[in-house]
Amino acid sequence: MFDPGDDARLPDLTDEQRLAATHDAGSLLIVAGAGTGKTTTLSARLAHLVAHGVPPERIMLLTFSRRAATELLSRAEQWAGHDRLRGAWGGTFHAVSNRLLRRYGRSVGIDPDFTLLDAGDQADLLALVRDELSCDSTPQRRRARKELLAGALSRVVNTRQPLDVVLRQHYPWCADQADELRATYGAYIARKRERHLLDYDDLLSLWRALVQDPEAGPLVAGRFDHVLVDEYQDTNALQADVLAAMSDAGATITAVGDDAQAIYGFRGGTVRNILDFPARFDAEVVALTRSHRSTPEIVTVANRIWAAAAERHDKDLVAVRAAGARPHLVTAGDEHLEARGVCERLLESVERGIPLRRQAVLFRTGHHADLLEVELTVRRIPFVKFGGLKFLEAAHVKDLLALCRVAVNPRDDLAWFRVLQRIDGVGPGIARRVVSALDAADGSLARVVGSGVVPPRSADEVAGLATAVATAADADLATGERIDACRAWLDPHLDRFGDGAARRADLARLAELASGTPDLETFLTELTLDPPASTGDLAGPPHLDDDVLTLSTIHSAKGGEWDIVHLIHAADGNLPSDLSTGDPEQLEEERRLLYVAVTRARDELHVHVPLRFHHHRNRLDDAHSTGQRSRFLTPDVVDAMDEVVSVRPDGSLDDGTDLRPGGRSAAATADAELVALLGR
DNA sequence: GAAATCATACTTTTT
DNA sequence: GTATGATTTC
Repeated sequence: MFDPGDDARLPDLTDEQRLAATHDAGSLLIVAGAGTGKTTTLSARLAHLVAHGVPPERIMLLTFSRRAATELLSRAEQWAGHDRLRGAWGGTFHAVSNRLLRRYGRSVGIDPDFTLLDAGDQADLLALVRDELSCDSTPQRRRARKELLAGALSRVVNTRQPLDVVLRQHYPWCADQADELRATYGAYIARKRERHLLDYDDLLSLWRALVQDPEAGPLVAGRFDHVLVDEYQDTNALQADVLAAMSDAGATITAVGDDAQAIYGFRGGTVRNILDFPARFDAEVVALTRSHRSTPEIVTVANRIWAAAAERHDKDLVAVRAAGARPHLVTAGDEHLEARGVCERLLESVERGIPLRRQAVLFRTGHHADLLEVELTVRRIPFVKFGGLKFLEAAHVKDLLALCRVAVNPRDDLAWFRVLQRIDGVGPGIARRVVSALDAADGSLARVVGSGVVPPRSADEVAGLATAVATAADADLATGERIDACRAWLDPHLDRFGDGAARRADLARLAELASGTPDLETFLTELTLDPPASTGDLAGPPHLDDDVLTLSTIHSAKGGEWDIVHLIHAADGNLPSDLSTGDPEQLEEERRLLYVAVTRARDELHVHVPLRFHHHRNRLDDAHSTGQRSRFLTPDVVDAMDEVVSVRPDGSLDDGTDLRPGGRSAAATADAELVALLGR
């Protein structure tokens, strides 16, 4: 147990960490470089606070993912004592806002029974209201796609920049459509309010409205003595405003971040927040610069990558560990050879006694790992993949969720609109009319069937839908039974695009997830706020003794660390992504991505560069093109690494050391092609 | 008004 | 390599 006043028992803290953990004089900014013990310090601070009498329910911990919040709180409990953190508010900005708005939303005009829209729903609703607006005027010109509508609006909300500026900077090809966009956004906003729908951005802007409200604000914000924010460099203008309002109401703010690791600019995140924090919150600054994670050799590579940044406010990382191996820069002929090279090195490390779970392969985008996944499967190397998941975007998954939403909230016309179109003979036109008839019929589909809106040949199926929805709407049934009613109705529609078996398996897994939740309403909200982050989340209960490799996008690897890290596809065009090379600010973010990737490694770092890789940009290009290593791997960075040319572009071996004899590779490639054909 | 066909703008990272 | 929307056909 942790005695009040006995901070000496905070274990293993360095002086600088202890200073940050025990700071008691107002708001605090902890500038924590990669591997400097940020998690340790933050959880020690949590333990320190409760040990000094702050009631846990008056502490709010804001992190970037649910995983991070859970880990921080459980580590704090190890020191503070079992259950001493129970009652603390922990989670993402969005999840915490959801909780606050369900409780206090009425005071800012929000019905607490709102339905959450995910990114796909938001785009669908925007497309829907745009169609309604322009149904008489025939647009000759091609209009912006719906994801673009959503992206631009989201950027406006999160960065507080005017639409014209956002369009000019990020979507120049549709700057001339600004007026149409504005009209669409107006209708979208009105529709959201009318139907009690909230999107991700609403969670932030309504939280801000709530705490800035002269009456409700002090009451809500006054519930908290301490707000601790992790990954502050990735917060946006709106989130900083929320914290400022919380601070005005008397909360002490502790922010932790590192401007070298800001990688969420695409979501409106801005390093201005961390730079402005000391002045805005009248805060002291403690810097953690001693890297306890990585060997000096890895720290040197990281420092040299960061040294070339256009804007840098950090001191270099100082390595405190003993010397280790120099990082490797592995050049492979092409993607196949890169994948093989990674596998060979993984297995070789396992033979040296480093289990797979202490190794990771990182990449810029999800599909960069496609080939490697095939190669790993062929070689029976188990892995989980984080990030880049499209599970919730698959049509059949969205259909099932829409069906659930209709059951939960019969006034969710967006979901109705989607579900109805699964029915043979029902397209956008009929669906729209049924939806408006539903409005008049108080949400009862059964009554609409008899009203003549539904064409005769579809009447039976619509009636079946009405029955299924009625069953799923029965709150007395278990969540599993309710979702099964939806699944049963959807089942005949799963073969329309082939591969029905895989789709059924997906839906079964979803039902399994749902049955662990007390009610369907909660399940839908949780799924939106905390979507499955890894293939492991979808694979059923994990086997604890399994030794499994981690594959991850760099974004999802934030906060993680492994003994051995392989970074693949470190070629120009992949990292930096050639979608980001046009704008200097985006390019700088790509540099920070590389920095984040290399600083995940404790002992060994292998950076892989395929010289030839697929270009997905246009089909006139040769299917492959010859690439170059990432422009961020400048000569001084490479000087700090050992260059290994494992295979020449023509596939011949450079020497005998990197590929073992045995001739497995050609067979593996053939197998891999077959596996790809079969589908995983 | 729904299904089928065609053309072309866009392709990432996540709550 | 794809998916959306515009266009044509039924």
